[in-house]
Amino acid sequence: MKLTTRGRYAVTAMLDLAINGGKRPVSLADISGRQEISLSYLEQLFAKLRREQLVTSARGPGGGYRLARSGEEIFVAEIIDAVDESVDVTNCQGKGNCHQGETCLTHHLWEDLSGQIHDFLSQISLCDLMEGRGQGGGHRGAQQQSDDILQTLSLR
Amino acid sequence: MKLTTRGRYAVTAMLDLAINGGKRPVSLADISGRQEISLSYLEQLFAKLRREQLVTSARGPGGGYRLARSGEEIFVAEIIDAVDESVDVTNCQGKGNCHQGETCLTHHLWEDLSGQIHDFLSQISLCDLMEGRGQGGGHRGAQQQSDDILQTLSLR
DNA sequence: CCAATTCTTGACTAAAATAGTCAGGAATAA
DNA sequence: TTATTCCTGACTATTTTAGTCAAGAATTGG
Repeated sequence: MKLTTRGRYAVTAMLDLAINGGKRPVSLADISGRQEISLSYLEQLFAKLRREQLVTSARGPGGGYRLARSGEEIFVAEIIDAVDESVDVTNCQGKGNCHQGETCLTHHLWEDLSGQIHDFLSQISLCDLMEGRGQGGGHRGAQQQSDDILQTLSLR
Repeated sequence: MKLTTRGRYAVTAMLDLAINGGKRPVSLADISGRQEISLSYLEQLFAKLRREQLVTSARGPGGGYRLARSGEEIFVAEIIDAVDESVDVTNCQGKGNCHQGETCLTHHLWEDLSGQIHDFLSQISLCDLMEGRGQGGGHRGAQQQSDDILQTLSLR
């Protein structure tokens, strides 16, 4: 799981689609104007999003893109995975030169952590981002919330 | 919050330090050998880690680096922040051209999400990574755990 | 049918970040 | 006093990111 600007652009564009997409499809030109992302770059991103079946397209005047599913069913992790082809973290794979080394240990630890972030983002949908938050962060502090997360993950 | 290979290298190196650092400091050459990261690249990373007071150094034969605090008190987010100078997400800042635009809305949503990942990583220490996990993931499924996280964050 | 619109594709390029190299110097332990 | 190790800065190669350009296919509205 990487978390780069490219993934951010993709999530931003998909959010724009979720917010502005009603009956009619939304053109990339519109998204480009609103989100200040170059049209051609959006074209590259949406080619991948379409390949992964996160959006559907319609050509011609009045055409554009639609979410392929409802916003509740599209998750942040999917979007990032679609545009960010994942690299393999371990550099010891393939070659058989890593038997119980420290190398594999630390890589494995990182992979675990990375996997947890992925799981986390796999549960947050576009709708969650749009609706699920009372401006200002709700009643409980972030510290308190983080503590709960840790307990849940049985870390610490 | 970015999550790049550079941050991974830094966390990996710090983990190596936590695992292999006892009484004696650990030299970059050792870490380089174990983790297969080039020595010079490690030097760059550790210059930053030292500036942020995450490690202390000792020169001369038998010298090397030590964690500046105990592994319980060093958190993954700190390490990543130290080596990954953060970029600002909003491209509408400075220029006064963003009044209630969709642009700011989606950027703000991404910032929130990014902040939550940061909070999450701010609570995971090096020790947590080393110790806090029964191989195989414990008794409860990842799905169940993720659901709890979401509830905690009051999303969905 | 025609023309404007919009997606679709591929090749190309510029700029930035990543990863690594090299060389010299300072501190220090043995 | 020498080998070791950190420390620093300049430099380079590679990859990724972001953007440009151009041609073409589908489709709607007039």
